[in-house]
Amino acid sequence: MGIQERKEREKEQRREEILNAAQRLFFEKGLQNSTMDEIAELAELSKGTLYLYYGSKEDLYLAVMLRGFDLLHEMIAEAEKQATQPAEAMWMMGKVYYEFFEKHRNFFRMFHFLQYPGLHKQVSPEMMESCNGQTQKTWKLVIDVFNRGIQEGVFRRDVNPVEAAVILWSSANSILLRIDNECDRWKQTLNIDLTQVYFRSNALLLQAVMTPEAYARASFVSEELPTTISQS
Amino acid sequence: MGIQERKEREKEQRREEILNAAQRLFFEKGLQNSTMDEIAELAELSKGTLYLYYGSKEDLYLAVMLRGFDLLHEMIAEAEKQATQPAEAMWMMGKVYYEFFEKHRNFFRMFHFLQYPGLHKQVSPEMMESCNGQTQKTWKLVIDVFNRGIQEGVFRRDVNPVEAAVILWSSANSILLRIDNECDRWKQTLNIDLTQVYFRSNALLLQAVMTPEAYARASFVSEELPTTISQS
DNA sequence: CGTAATAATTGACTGTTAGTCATTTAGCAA
DNA sequence: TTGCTAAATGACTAACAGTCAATTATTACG
Repeated sequence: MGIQERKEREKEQRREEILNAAQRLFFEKGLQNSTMDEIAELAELSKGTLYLYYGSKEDLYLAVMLRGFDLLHEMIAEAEKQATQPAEAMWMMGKVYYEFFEKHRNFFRMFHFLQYPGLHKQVSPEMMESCNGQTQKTWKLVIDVFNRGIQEGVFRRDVNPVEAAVILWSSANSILLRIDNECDRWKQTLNIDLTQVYFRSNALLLQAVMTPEAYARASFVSEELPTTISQS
Repeated sequence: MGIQERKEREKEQRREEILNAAQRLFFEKGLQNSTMDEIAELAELSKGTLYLYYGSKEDLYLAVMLRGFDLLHEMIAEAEKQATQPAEAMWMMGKVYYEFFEKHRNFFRMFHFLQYPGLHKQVSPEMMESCNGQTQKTWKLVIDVFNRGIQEGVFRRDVNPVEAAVILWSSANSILLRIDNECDRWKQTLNIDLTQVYFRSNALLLQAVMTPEAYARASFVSEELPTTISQS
């Protein structure tokens, strides 16, 4: 009796349709300015139905965000595979994060909602759990690269891989955020190209955690950056 | 005729009283969960009066935030005065930001609202202007220290002071944010002390922008950190 | 004083919207 | 055809930011 299964499939499909509608609206107007009524209308469903599939507007928002997070995870995993060496992998990951930021800025912006629990009014514990699971998956990827790098003598032995991952990721993240919000202001008032700052910051930190020998051999960074931080 | 002036003073005082009430509530419940009715009641005024002094709830929130920002600015300026040398000044500023974070976490949390324009629904251009003015003041302080450091040969000549300031500040900020939200999780799942990560990240970046000679002479960092990033 | 003019304050009201739930509709089995 | 279950509906409620006509307090002036 495949009826049960067909029903499951149909339900899953409906979940996706709702998500599609929500994504379109959240991208266009953000969390605050999108209403559940609008999303329902776009999904050609009634508002009540949305609540059969998602516990709250915030859960729905995070469900869309998770799509973006999956995408980023895929891109980072891909970059890691392409690289021939752990330090290069880290550098590529930084590049790929920038690429993600450029191409999928709407997703990038959604990440912050997860990061500020002060904004959560109706996030369900289950959704929170899902989000934590996803983030841990990506952290693991980065930390593993560091561990391999240490074993291969590319990263300093006295570097704690988890700490290094936190430092590199956090700083990348916060500079991207600044690019998103203040890029023009910095360009105009101080003639600073924040995108350059992003890559230089990554290069600087990468150098700091690499062994001097490995850094001397690594050409991938300097090929793309004339000097680590230059008086442009 | 001092009546005009007395009225001015009274008005200013009322502005402060409203701000006090708002601060108490925002600290306790955050932006979203505090209502203008509650703030009005606490200030022993009617809701309509609040709108005579502040254009919107968000403006009021940012006005409270600016108090915190002033406080941070004072603390940073003080740290800078205490230091005998630009690199030490930078290190002290990092320490002082942590101190601020510990003692005035409610203010720290408020800063993020300014940083995410996606959250702004009713922020007035005037308030935005005030906030930008304040932040620029603090940026100038940090950048000046860098400039002095370069002149004194403490920081690398090929370092753009503005870029260095952005990198150091951004990374500090985003690690503090992580401490605020995820400190326990990192401790429990990976046995990582994010506070250590904060100071090590600062030390790492500071070293990266210092001249080797100046770093060799600088004892203030290593005195407080056995190793920059250690396998604890 | 008393009164008119002005300024400050009020709180009832409006519009919006997240979330609910009794009712209806659709799909399936017997 | 009938009864049963699951899915979907949309009118309704509660909460709340922001408004504004009416009220009260303050000052200026004859």
